[in-house]
Amino acid sequence: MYDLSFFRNNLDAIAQRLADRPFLLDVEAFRKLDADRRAALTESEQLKARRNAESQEIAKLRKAGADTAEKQAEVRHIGEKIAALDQNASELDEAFRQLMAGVPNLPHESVPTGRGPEDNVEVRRWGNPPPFSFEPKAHWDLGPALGILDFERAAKITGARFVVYWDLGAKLERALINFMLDVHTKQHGYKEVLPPFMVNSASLYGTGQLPKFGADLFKIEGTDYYLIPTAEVPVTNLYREETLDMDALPVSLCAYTPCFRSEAGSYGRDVRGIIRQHQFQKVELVKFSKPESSYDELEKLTRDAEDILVRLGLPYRTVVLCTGDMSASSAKTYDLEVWLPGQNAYKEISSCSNFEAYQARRASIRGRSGKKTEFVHTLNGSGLAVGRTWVAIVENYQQADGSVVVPEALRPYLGVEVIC
RNA sequence: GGAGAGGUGGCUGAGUGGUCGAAAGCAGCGGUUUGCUAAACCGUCGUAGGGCCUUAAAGCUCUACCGGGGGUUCGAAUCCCCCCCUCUCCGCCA
Repeated sequence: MYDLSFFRNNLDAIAQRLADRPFLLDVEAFRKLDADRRAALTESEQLKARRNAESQEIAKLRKAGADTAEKQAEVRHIGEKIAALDQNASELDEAFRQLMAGVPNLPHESVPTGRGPEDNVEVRRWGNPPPFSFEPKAHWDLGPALGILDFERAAKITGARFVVYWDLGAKLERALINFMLDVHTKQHGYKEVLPPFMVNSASLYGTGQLPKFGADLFKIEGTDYYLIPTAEVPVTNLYREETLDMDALPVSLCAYTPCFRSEAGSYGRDVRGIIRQHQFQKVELVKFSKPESSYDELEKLTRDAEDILVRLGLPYRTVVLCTGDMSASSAKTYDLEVWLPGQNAYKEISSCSNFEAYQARRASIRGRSGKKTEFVHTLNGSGLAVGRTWVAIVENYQQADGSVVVPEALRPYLGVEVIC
């Protein structure tokens, strides 16, 4: 969502940059709808002004004891006209609102122009893929063999794209959650929150999942509640319709939640293993920042997420997403990709974004500094996706005999040195 | 889930269907006084969207908003209906 006057005044430049996403902004349609809407509003408002004046006139006449029946009939007639005009105006306004809500964010000037993943730019790389004296296996072979991952029973009790963790597999997931939360709260200065795992539609609108991406969500039948697709939604919306103290920013929060995604339209991608599930666990980082320092905060937040991978000794690379690969709400996004020997590839494990004021404007999250009030900038990033971290550990630390060595940093949490 | 009470500006809190965008107090902001602080006094102080005027800001003006949505009326914070939320009591429950 944009500032309207900014949008109007820079329409052509905005349309040109949005074309890089690619998003086709119909400039003429916008101009026409905007003009029609304003004309309808003006007409209706002028009539309302007249009605208000006449009504007060009636009040005066009545006080003076005059008969106002005729005037009342006249004003009633005005009211009927207003109703018709308002209907038209609200239809135009709704169409305009929908048009605006569907326009993606403007990519930051530092974002490379490109069409898809192949145009993303690697900015750094850490660690080396571990050398194996044997053919490394994928986690969907290692997990079931170790008795810590169970796809069959998950399919029985729920369905496809769900999994059951057993024994040390379950404990590894829990250890990772605690480890990540501890590092972020104790080392990186985040405050922990535990939000509801369901949110209402207003929250989803605030962070941009609605109205366009409802198909990716699980909705609770007969309610306005949805299972959260990421902690970003409840945590960013904590301050929806609130005004924060600008001088107290940034506010840095971290939250563990499960995430639920219907993954509609993703059939055929990552069908094996637990890379893409309907439910997965995640530790999320969220920041509310002053506008002028939000890009510094994005760098810090990205480093905070990377630090988890470093401490776990997992090789990764950081890429900046090109215009064509970014989510609609984001102005700039870094993806962290962890090395997975089982797939012989780097795979996304975290996505760190600066939304600038795009979400804040939709969700009405302001900051006040002295007399001035303006929208804050919101950021978030996975710190990290727990399930994919689980996969990375199992695949990178696998031994020839099928056992998995536990990374040093995790041993206090897991209580064992080897999963076998 | 049942019964009752309530939801008004940053906060507290008034508000007989007509001059109420809304009293008053607090907080905030500007100023006067004061050696400084405090106090006192004066002024100012909501948000959004139109229109006029501007390069722009400012300014002037209109409309809407008193939890949300409908309705009654010439006119609704005030009356009616539905929904949401909070509090108290009861029931159920991890």
